[in-house]
Amino acid sequence: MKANNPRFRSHCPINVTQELVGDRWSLLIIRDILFARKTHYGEFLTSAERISTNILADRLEKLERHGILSKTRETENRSRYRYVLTQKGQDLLPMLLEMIIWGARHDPETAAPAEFVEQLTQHRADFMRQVLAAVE
Amino acid sequence: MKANNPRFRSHCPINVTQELVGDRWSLLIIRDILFARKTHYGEFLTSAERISTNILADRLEKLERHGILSKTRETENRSRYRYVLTQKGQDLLPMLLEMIIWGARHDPETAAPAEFVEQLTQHRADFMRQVLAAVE
DNA sequence: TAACGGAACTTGCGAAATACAAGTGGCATG
DNA sequence: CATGCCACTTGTATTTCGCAAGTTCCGTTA
Repeated sequence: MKANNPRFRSHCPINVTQELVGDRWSLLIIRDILFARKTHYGEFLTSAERISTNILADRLEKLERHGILSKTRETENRSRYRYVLTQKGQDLLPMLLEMIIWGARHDPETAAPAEFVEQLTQHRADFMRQVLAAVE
Repeated sequence: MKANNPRFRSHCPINVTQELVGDRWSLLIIRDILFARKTHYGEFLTSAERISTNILADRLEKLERHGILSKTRETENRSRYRYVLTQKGQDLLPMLLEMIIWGARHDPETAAPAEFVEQLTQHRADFMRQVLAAVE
């Protein structure tokens, strides 16, 4: 019912982005795909923030339904699924980079290595190409 | 108790940013300050997404506690408060711009005028200066 | 100085989202 | 055909959220 007809609080682009990926978990899943090259359900469960399994299932379904990622069976092991970002999902990378920059700057205990942040601020285009090349 | 000692799920910068401003409302408040030049409690209540008053009070307190905005009494009318962004809050602008770009690109019903999006993509530095100059 | 009004919250309660623990079903391997 | 791994699903307690109504502080008007 609401699957094919999502109603947004407003069509302000900030609000739409917030509603689609602004929950507590979606961006962490996308982060794992982009920066940790995770592709399987079980891998997402092992991240430091400890997502619970029912929430993970729900978010993966939601992200797939919104065209942000796609799910395919593996050919080698047909009991396994592979989650990969669509173009729409990859387009979130610039926003994630800004989140990294802000979080690293304002969290005194940040886990982001300074050279990593420097790399993505000084050579952003190259950095993005590298990240996206790695998830193909 | 938790006021002075926030414990994050992790110190991944993406996660920290998500935990500080990734709830359903905080970024809309910051958007209103930056792009609609709102500064008063009552103005935030009138935005299209209809935040409820107890949630607004909670978010303003939280954003102030985390140093993202500051609250001052007005000198003219001392029953009124003024909410303004700190440097830390202003530093969220680049992320908001990426949210605008993504939301505008992927929402077919986006409310963002094409020329507005073009302006902030083609002349980002100037655009940011203008926005920040207006909230001083 | 007492009444009024507006701005900024606070309180109460039902509804929804989330966390945690346990259980289920499909597929490959021995 | 038993075992195990992987990807979920189910149940339930806790937390957060949304909506409506009430309260407090302060300046204004009479």
